[in-house]
Amino acid sequence: MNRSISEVINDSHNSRTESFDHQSMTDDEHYVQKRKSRRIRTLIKSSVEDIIHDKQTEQSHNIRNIRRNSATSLFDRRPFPFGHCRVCMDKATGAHYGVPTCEGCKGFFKRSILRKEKYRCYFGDGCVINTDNRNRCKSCRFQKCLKEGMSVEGVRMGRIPKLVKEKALAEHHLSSSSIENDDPSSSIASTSPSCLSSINSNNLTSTDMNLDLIDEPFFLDDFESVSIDTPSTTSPSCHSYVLPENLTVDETKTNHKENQSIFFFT
Amino acid sequence: MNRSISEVINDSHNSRTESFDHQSMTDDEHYVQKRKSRRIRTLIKSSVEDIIHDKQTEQSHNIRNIRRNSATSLFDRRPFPFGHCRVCMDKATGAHYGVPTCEGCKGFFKRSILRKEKYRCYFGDGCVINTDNRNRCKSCRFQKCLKEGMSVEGVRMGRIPKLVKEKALAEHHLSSSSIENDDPSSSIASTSPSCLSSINSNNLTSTDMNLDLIDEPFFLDDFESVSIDTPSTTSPSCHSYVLPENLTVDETKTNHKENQSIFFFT
DNA sequence: TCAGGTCAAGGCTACC
DNA sequence: GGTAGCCTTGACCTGA
Ligand SMILES: [Zn+2]
Ligand SMILES: [Zn+2]
Ligand SMILES: [Zn+2]
Ligand SMILES: [Zn+2]
Repeated sequence: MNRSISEVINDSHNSRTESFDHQSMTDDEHYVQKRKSRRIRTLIKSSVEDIIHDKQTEQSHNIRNIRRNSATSLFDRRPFPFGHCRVCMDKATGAHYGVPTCEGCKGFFKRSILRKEKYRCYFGDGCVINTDNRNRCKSCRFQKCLKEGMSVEGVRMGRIPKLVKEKALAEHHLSSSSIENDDPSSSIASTSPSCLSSINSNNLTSTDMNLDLIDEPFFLDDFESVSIDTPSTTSPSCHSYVLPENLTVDETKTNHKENQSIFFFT
Repeated sequence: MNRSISEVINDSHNSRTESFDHQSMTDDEHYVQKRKSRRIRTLIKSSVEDIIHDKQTEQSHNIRNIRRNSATSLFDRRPFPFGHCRVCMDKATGAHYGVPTCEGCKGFFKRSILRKEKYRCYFGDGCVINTDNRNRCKSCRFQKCLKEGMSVEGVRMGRIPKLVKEKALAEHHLSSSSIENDDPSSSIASTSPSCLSSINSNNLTSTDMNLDLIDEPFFLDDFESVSIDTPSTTSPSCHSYVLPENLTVDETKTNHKENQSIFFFT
């Protein structure tokens, strides 16, 4: 009983570790493997990293397909159909603050907003942001975030109902069937200039469509096609936000939720 | 509640009942464990601070809750049909797993069951769960869920659980018996989802329930007792109470939820 | 109406 | 202290 405090605490087990005692070995191995590969990713750069990651993604995808009907694992995640980060061209993990971005740009934008950071570019405000140099100039990275339409007000206005989404998708395919989505080789300027308010009021997230249908990256560049097609367009407060008078740091989440409620007014 | 840190640590030491094998622990497992242990340390530290803070602001919380009820009655004619969440006193959105709960507790219970999580309280199993601190101690939150009667086997309408759930339940019965054999000091086992089977011995999972046989909700009386008990608050106009800064967010959040409920039920 | 699924926000924490 | 990957949470959606 002469153990130090740190020893005692280290001996105590967390819930996650305990839960693995009762899970299958495949899950455990999968978890360990993910941990391992994360460390590898930290050490090794560029192409090797991509190869490992792709293999892993493919593997988890296969596993998910195998036991889609039997064991629903919350850890198995299919690759996100969001293409590349609009800011740094890294792999996008979802629509964060209204824009498909990677985890890094998501966190960077969040930190910048919460702390109201004022950055300054030391290279003439013309830095081109990519995955490797995105941490070199915070000012230009944040500017890129804003330019791409990231906004705390554009957060998750609610998912598009299925009917609306299908309609929008149909229109999307009709109007612009030849749009190349998320081509990394395409220049930044080729991205359609996105109206901030339009994005905000018509945030479209990729809900779970039929898994078999998701083969291609799906993200609508033109949100306008989805925009006002909501069946109950008569309600006046549906399309206008109530912007907060004082956007303080602590009220960010609250403001977002208020906006969210507006969208669901039907 | 007001226990010293040393007491907490002693508890975590004495109640150690995990079957985790330290001898055969690989490097990766040790890595995972160490990582989580540090997280627990942070959790304990922050939680102790928060508990102290909660004590100081308990009165303000009460005032806030009272005002919430009165404001609800102002905006919404009908009282919310489900009252408050039996677990965390948040707004209940329906009868989930047999008990009127909020969306958060519903999801938490679902995840706990599906993933067979085993939680542990680091504060002596006496945490009082409310809306603000419900994420602080998963063990006590899950205990509260069980105590209030949440059960996958007591689902209303006798909805047939999927193959996954049946399998999970079957494994549960097996694992629970084996756990009791392995480790008699089962303070953790009492927290585990396996004690679901002890709550409701009527196993409905393996048989197809005829929907026509279950016409009346068996918990309707409880709902009404909860929904109507909105206290006749004396002061509907108590806008001038002093709250800490961080509680301003909650107050706004509350108002938002009231508005949302209007949309929900109109 | 409710169980189950979805997924962005935020939390946590390693790595630097 | 910043970055970013992983995980949990809970508001929301959908089918039954
Ligand atoms: Zn990025
Ligand atoms: Zn720059
Ligand atoms: Zn609750
Ligand atoms: Zn507790």
